[in-house]
Amino acid sequence: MRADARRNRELIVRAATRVFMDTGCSGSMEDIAQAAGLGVGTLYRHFPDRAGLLALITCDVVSRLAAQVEAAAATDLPRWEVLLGYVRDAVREPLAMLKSVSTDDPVVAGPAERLHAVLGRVVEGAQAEGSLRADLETAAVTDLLGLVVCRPGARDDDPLATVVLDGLRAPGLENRPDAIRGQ
Amino acid sequence: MRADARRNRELIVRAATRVFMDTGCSGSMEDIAQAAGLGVGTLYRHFPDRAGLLALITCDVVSRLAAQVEAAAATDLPRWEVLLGYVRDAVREPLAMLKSVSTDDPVVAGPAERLHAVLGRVVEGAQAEGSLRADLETAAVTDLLGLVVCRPGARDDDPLATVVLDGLRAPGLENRPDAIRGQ
Amino acid sequence: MRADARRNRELIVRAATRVFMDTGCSGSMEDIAQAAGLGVGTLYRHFPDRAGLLALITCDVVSRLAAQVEAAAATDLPRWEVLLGYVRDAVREPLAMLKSVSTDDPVVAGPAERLHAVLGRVVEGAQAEGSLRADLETAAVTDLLGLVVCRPGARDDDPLATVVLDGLRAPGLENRPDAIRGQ
Amino acid sequence: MRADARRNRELIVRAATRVFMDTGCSGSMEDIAQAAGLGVGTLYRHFPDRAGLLALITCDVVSRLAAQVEAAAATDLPRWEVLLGYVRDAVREPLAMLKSVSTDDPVVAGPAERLHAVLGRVVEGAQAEGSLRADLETAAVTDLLGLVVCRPGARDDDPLATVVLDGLRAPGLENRPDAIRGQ
DNA sequence: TATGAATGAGGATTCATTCAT
DNA sequence: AATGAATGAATCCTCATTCAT
Repeated sequence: MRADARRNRELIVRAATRVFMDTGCSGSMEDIAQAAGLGVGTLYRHFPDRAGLLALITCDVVSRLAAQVEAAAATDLPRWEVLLGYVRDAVREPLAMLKSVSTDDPVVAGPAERLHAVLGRVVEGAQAEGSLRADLETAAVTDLLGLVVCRPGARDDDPLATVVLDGLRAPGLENRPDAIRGQ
Repeated sequence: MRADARRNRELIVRAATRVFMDTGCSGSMEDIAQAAGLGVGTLYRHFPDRAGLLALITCDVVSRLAAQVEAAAATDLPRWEVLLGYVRDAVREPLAMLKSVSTDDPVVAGPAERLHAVLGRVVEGAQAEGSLRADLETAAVTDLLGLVVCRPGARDDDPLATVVLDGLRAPGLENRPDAIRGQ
Repeated sequence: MRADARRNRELIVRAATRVFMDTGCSGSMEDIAQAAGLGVGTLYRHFPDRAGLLALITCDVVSRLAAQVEAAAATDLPRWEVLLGYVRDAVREPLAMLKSVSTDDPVVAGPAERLHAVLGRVVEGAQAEGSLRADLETAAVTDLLGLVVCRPGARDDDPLATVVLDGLRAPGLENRPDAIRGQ
Repeated sequence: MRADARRNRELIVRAATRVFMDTGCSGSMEDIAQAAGLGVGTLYRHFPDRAGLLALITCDVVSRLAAQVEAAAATDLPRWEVLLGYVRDAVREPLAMLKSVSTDDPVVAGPAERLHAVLGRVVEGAQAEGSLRADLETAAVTDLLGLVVCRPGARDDDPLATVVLDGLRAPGLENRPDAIRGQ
């Protein structure tokens, strides 16, 4: 890929992310092109259609997150810390706008599955180490974290995050983010 | 207002609610008119524009909720019970589709303020009675409940609701929905 | 259907026929709307899409022709005369522009089959009465007439028509359009 | 012109012919470039625009046919045979796709005129030798032959060709492709 | 010179809104 | 007053053509 094409692709992704965030996923292709300082045709050369653009952005974000969680999961940090790290990483990403993207899209399905898999292992590990409530199914916990991080303006220390993370703690560890039961 | 006009207005609101829920707020005016068994012209006689229709539905829902909370707040039930009652009532309403409606609309602002006010009093009462964590601002709690209640498919006993409500409990009362500190 | 709607539909069909004839089937919907003195939206209310419009025009033309041939076939005219009548009728219609319309479209398939059927019977009758060459398959003759009739500017007495009709005559009757063998 | 330039030009013409035949003249420049294994830029270096490319192909085909007819006309074959030879040659060429090219284009006008001229002489010769109907104008006959050879899938022995050639025969020679009146 | 990336006008289609019946 | 036909701006997307690499 030529240097200018790569640069423009990057410009498009950035502009699209910005526009989608501002408009809640309903910005037009013309708007995005303008925000990128390019013509619409260039958009379509890089992304065959609107859905493809959304899918690519989703794929990018989700892949990045999956890689970060995998890296953290490979350390010997407490699993609870790994989960907190995921929330910290995720709230930095433009996830709110991605709720309308279906994970059926093959471009998205792979990374989504990868993230789901590693998160699932971390959740089970956290329940095993006694830092996470044991009375919730794995999928319930990951869905819950999904809701925490997929809000406009989400932060890892905002009220919802604080309360949910507290509510996920194993009994007796509430309000003690760093503690692991028995320690 | 004549009897048939009131009837048509009712038909429209019902149809619009149904259509908006089915399509995630993106149903067309034509769809709504058809669902109501009326012509588009009749729609526009009752509601000046699409935003007005959404605002009206929002107004209806929010007013109903405000009235319910006010009624519950007028009893001597524990304030925590009043909050739980609000969640139970709210998840029955089509709130998920209303996230895109801004509360700036004058039609919505009144009822929204009314709901916010009564919820604020209940939250403070709950903190005073020791059933609700005291380390959160009133607005943080109401925002939090808003998120719990404004999801597609929300229920008052689904994982998010369970965990958030648990996280909102005063320390020592977690996992005990009915208890009030000191009892 | 309301009076003005019927009138507009008629205007659209006329305008579309004219535009398609002028541009060889490549006129835009905007062009057609303008030619009809209407907005594009009105076009789309009457015809769901471009293909639908072409299909409708085809259907109209073909149905009209089928009815004319059926009427002629019901008389006791010589079958050769019925065929000549078909050519006379058909060259008056805007058939040239319809070559790109596939008869797969269900709207077109019915009338096309109807026309094909009645023409087939007339061809066989003509061969039986000895006015039409017997060494050609029915479908070959109808295809041939199709080509005669589906040209821009076709007339029933232009060189191609004259020569082809002459070539279709039974041996011995060439150059005698009115004669039937043995008479 | 350099050797590789000539080679590319040849590649383009071949690819364009193939693509236009496959798509009925509506293939895109990108498609053609791809089929030629070249970039679009190279296409435009050789041909200033789409119409120019079509004109060139037309020019090629028509020139080739003109040369073939001229060669046959230079022999002492019966003129009827020369006409049949033209039909045989022409149906092998991709003429159907060229109907949309106007002969006004200066690139096409020359060869078209050349072909028309030689065909005209052959037609007159055939009428003189008594093998071709004498009651048709020269231009009528050449137009007629044009229609015969400019169809998708035309063959020199398909029903239309058979019937038209038969219809063009002088009276008394019908159904005898090889005969010349008086022989 | 060859390449293919960029451009933007043009075309099909949708839908909120207006207006004639 | 109710209806639904008409309107046209807005949106997605294509493709002939230009231009930077």
